[in-house]
Amino acid sequence: MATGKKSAKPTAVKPSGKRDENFFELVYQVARQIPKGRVTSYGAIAACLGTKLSARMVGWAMNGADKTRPAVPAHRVVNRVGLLSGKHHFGKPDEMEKRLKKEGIKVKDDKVVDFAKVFWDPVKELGF
DNA sequence: CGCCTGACGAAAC
DNA sequence: GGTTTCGCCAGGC
Repeated sequence: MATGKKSAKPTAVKPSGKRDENFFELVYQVARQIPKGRVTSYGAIAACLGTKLSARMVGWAMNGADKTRPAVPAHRVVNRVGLLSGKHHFGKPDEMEKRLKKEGIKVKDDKVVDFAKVFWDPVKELGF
């Protein structure tokens, strides 16, 4: 690392700017731990990061989730009621539901069926 | 530099 | 019991 340059810039919300995305990275990392067929909530991730006071930022971090490599399964992240709040941000709302169904998660009326059953708590699973 | 917005959450009304 | 508002934090304009 002579130059020590980190070109890891998803250019999500910042096309041109230096952003460590420290907060965002944490969100991505936790979100990547979500096993297939499982879902979690923004607040759960936020609580895991310690930013439970601002679950909003978690969702925001997802803004560059699909731009992050490896891509973060943002489709497995829903709001606290199991509603596919971020489906409108996938470019196509059908994609999120389709993916969840494909992974074995039943989605009805834009919300996860048996959300409590497929709910994956990062704080609990990761032992936070 | 200040105001607004934003993929949440929980409480207040 | 549904709707509205505040709170939180950070970034965009």
